Amino acid sequence: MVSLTFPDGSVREYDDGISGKDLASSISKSLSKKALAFSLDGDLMDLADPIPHDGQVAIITRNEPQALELIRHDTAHVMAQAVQELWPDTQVTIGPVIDDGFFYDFAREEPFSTDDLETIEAKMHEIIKLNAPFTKEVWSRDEAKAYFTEKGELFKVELIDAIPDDQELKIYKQGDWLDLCRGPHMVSTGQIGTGFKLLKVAGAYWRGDSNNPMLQRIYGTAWSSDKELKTHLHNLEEAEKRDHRRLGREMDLFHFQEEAPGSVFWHDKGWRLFQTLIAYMRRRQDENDYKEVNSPDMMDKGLWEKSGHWEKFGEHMFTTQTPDDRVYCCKPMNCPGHVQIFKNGLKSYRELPYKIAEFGKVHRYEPSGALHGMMRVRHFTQDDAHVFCTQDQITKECVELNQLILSIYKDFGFENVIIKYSDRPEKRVGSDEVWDKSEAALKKAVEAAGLTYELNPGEGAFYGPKLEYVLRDAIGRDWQCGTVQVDLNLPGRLGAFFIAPSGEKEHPVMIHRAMFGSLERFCGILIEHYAGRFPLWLAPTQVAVCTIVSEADNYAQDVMAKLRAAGLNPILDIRNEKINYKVREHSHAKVPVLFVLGGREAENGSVSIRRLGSKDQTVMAIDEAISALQEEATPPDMRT
RNA sequence: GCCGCUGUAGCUCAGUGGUAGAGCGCACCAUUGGUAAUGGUGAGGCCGGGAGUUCGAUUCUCCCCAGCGGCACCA
Repeated sequence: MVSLTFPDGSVREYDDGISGKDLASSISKSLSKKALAFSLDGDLMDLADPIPHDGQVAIITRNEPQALELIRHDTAHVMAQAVQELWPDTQVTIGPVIDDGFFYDFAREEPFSTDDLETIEAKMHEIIKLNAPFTKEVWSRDEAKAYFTEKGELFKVELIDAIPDDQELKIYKQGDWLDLCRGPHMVSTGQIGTGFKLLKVAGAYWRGDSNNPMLQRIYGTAWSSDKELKTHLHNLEEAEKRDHRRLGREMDLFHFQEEAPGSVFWHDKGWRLFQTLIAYMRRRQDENDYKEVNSPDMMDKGLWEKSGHWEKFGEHMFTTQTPDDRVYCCKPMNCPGHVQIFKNGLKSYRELPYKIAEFGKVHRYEPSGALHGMMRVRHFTQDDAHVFCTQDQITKECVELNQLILSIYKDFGFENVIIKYSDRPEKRVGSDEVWDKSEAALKKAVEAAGLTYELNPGEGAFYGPKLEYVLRDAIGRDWQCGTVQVDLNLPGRLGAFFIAPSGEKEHPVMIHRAMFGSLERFCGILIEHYAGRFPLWLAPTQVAVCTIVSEADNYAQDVMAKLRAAGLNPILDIRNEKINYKVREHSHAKVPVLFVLGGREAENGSVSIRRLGSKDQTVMAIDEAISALQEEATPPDMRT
């Protein structure tokens, strides 16, 4: 007998060997019709599978969240079948479920075109209509290998070889087509429905390794209903509207051009936002005892060889040869420069922790295919800092840093922050003893701060383990921004030391940290997070002063002067245009506040205020309006 | 870097083997209008760069550059 606990908490006994299907039928006929699969202790299983042991059981219908996983997986299989029916010479490889959908990688001489997607979709609808049942078989290794070898499915053969010996080889059939698959699947292809769409074709390396051949990947999205599909496609369109590259152009913040791939041309408005961020960060750093410094943009290659950067990243550095035949490297990081500043003048243990910060512009020759708007550029500004301290101080410093970082993110409306801990990578400098020490110290700091974190094995920097701070934005996308890295290697390599209480020389520990990460990227993230509608303190243009009639022009000039005197950034619009036109234009430009001035306002010293995104108008005395805005435009860290 | 797609006016996009068009924007003129487009006139282009095929290329072919979507990479 098996004892099964249902979602409502009830417990019932069943005969051994009862399948999910039998279970569903025993509950109700309609449930058994709607059932796609079942779950045991949270794990999905084929409806036809016998229930192997006691546990929490649930019948999965298409209304359960878990159904999406099944629908997407099955859609991927049907897509693979469709592709092979259309182009029999195509090899199938893998086709997993991903966020919002699935993909399947194919090996084929000729790549798919976007037109092919429609053809494939049509074929998929045919296959789904046939409503062939998914059936599972367990094959022997030899049988499977012989079958796929004979079919010319060499990638599948490679997959079979990679499956551990103690694991069963499962084959799922749908009609005449079959695939090696770990399952589970729904009952039949008809259960997929019509809520899917193929989205794009792309290249992808076999097994994610750039040494391997490139396969053709087709991405699709799948949902349990047409309505959900429609909503998803609509969300994609909305996300496109917040794209920082688009908004950057529309709002006249910055541009890119061919002559400087991966480099930002900042326009005045964008630069104002950038400077607002720096001013904010400078205040936060000042109050946390950082000293701001500035190190050279170019330094002799020899220094980069000593630091280890040349060996690890030389191919990704910009270099320049001068007439005197010296080779200089544009700095890809600020740390070696900061070490020189630390080294200049003998340091005592009494000076530690020695905290220096720089808004340094770094240069990295990123691979062309990696460039992406401001999110991945070749020249960017880091809010970089280095804390030189003793090993005993690591924990305290990391705990403080953590508090600072989280409080900064909060000021930008990011409450949802994930922390990842990355330990030693394969390519690294320093002995294992040093790594043991620095990993233990950083881990202790996270634990002391009471943080929950995810483990990211092997993803640390080449000189030390790191914490990464990942923000979740307004539409649920994750962005890795801040980082804290404990480094027991570089100070030694670059000959930095301090005089310990004993009078002996000791190498300090270096904590590398960035909070925004890249200022350029952070601007891009903010643009997308706020969809261009910045809070007043960040908005490059805060108020547009618009006149209705030219009689109000002089008054508008007075209003402008008052706004400027209050530290706000207004623009004046006294053009010979109708007020409708001006409102429309400034709304498109996402100016947060409009002051509309006509004869009435000029006469009694008031302004008619319209906020971005609202049709309401509020009439207020000018001084009252300005002091309210002044209050609102105060950066969050300066509010009382 | 790899696979695929794209590149025409400031922006969004039509178009053709015989050196180009729309809307918006811009300039000028008229209009002084109360909260998301007032009307008229006009200027604006080496059709991403280079080579080839051709009597002739923005259009066809090849190479390069850049952008876009992925993959790989990300100190």
